[in-house]
Amino acid sequence: MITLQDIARLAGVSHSTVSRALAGSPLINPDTRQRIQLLAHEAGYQVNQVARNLKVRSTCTIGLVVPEVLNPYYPKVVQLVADLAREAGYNLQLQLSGADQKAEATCIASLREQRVDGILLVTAEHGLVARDQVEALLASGVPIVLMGWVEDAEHIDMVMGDDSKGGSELARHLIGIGHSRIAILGKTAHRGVYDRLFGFRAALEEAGIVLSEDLQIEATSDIEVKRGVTRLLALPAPPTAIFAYQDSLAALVIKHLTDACLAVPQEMTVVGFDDLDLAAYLCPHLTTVGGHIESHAFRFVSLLIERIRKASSDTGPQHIVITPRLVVRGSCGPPRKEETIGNRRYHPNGYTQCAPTHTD
Amino acid sequence: MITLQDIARLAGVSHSTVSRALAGSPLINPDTRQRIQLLAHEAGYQVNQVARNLKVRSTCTIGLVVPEVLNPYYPKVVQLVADLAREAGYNLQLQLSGADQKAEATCIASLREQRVDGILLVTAEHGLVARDQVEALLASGVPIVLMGWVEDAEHIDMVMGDDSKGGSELARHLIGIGHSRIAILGKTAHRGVYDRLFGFRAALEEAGIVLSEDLQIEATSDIEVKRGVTRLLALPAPPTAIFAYQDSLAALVIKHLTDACLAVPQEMTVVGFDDLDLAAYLCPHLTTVGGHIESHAFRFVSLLIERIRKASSDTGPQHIVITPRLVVRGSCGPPRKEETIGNRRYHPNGYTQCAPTHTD
DNA sequence: CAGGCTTTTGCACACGATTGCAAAGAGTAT
DNA sequence: ATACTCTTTGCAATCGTGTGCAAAAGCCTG
Repeated sequence: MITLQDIARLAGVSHSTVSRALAGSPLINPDTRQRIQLLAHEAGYQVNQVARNLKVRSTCTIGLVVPEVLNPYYPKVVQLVADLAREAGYNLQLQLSGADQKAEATCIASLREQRVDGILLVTAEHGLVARDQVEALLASGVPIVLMGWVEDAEHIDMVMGDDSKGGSELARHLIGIGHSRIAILGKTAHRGVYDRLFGFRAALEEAGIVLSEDLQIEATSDIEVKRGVTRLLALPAPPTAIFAYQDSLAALVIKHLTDACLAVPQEMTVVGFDDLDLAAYLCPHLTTVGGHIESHAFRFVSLLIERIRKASSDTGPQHIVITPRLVVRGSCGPPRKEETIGNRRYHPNGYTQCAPTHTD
Repeated sequence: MITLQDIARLAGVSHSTVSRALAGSPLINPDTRQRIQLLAHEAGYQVNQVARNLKVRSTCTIGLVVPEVLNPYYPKVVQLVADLAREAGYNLQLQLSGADQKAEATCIASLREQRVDGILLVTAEHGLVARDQVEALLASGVPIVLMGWVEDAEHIDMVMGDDSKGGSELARHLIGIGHSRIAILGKTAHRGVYDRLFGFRAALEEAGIVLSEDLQIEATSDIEVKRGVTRLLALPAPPTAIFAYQDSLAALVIKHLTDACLAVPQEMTVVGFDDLDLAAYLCPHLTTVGGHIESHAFRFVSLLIERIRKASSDTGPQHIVITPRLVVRGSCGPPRKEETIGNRRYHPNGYTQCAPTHTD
């Protein structure tokens, strides 16, 4: 690799002169500056950012920690963050925490070792675990912004959705069209009063609807969702609506319902949460709550960059709350007549009466 | 930020001793080593990788360039690569080239400046444009591996699918169940003899089927797909099958067909390419060609790491070809009776007879 | 106790860039 | 010719680590 020294020798000047010339410093004679720039270009010189970063004590890199990238919610965030970061002149170091508590800590530690200028942390479903790491980060003055609610983190910058509100809107919509036996399905999360489940449950209670244990399914993988759906359908009194509290799970729910020959929404209403692009691909199109991912990402990045730029700014921690909106599409309708399920079409012991459409 | 020096002062030794102690060097007295390690841990010391990288002339980072991350094909690659890289002890620097020729060059240049140990480049649809950058990279000895076929790049390491074979299998399947008026839809690509389109077309020709201009639609965005589908349906002799040569596009095709009240596969067969998870969510489940993304990613990363480890290995450039397989699911069936479209149900002037299922 | 060997530590330089400061060179007024 | 200013360049220190080599310290043997 070719260095400043090499160019200096080529040009017959000192390396400091080359450095200044390439940086466009006005201290250098315009003629020599041009000559050096040309020379460097011809020689294919590329600055060694590692050395530069060491000297200037900044890497122009932000670290992005995301649980995974298969759930289509996260790629959307990654794409937006990447675009915004690039626009602002920052590189992106991506870390996938795998929703694992231990791994999250490792990710943050690694980013810290790399001396990234700031960290964007998208919290996994279960909330932030790597608290020690985050505190250490704050103590050493590295800006960090969280996306998603985390308990007991009032002193940390945060961008979150008022999912509670979205959840209750969704519930009220379902109640409004006549549902009262509603199941919920997803991975349990404890994100306090800002959680989508919190709002959903609250709205149900408000309407005097009790949510029995039977109707609460924990599931994250394809197979778990399948089991969950099967269990729901096998109940003496199956639900008339299912709230899968992530669009990606709702997609799976619809898939398994269809495989079981239940018509959505005629025989079962399904709603999701997030308003991914996916929601519009689905058949039927999914009723969901839009999280305004774009605004989330925008505030997320701008807040961090603002913190990086003037690290001394002692405006207290910011908590930015973004209100989502209900998006009503075709996947929900009035509850079916009581006898439809179980007697006429559904066979809990196997999908035999009406073969599923896939063959693999 | 706390440095080796600081720890050295704390421990009353020189910074070299601390460096060695933390690295677990056998040169250091076990007692002092432990004492120093404890001290460093307590003080919250974290090595400055920037300085370390400069000294050891390696960053333990690989750069991953991907066009975007919204098309669900790429996140899958990103996830796999990230996991494999982490396992091998490498960090990941993600760059989104945006399928833009200029941007791709910038990405590579940036990665080079950062002195990543190697680069994984997933070529955009149109093939590699930043040839200069890649050549420069090779010249300076930085390993690079391409994913996806690129013309005139025989001297570069490459992992690709034998998409041609997959394409022809797909075509033969369609022909086998009776289709002869088949449309193709996607973004034009010129990836030579390894392209899925190449194989598809070849198989058609072999069967004596001509692919008229009308039946070739160029489309990448939702709206373009919609227009394309509309145009196909409005033809005097509409196709009986559509080959959307990316699953993500096939998803859109199905969506717009459904909105237009055409039943898949009864009235229109749709097939895709890639076998994304998405393909199984769709209704009906999508017949497609599986690209074995996992094996792609695995070979992709291992080849690069192998190159990094023994940079001197002068085994010539490797071209790894992975054969995809046909995955038959519910989205294809025999061609419909001729009069079905246009007369009975389809209304090219608006989706009025049968309202689409979404309301936004 | 001298001399040799082994273990343990420190000195000093290198990695490749940035930058304050001094110095050299050029031009000008006194 | 001197002194002074202004422009242009080079010297040298610095960022935080890693590491070859020398030196110190400890141990053993004769």
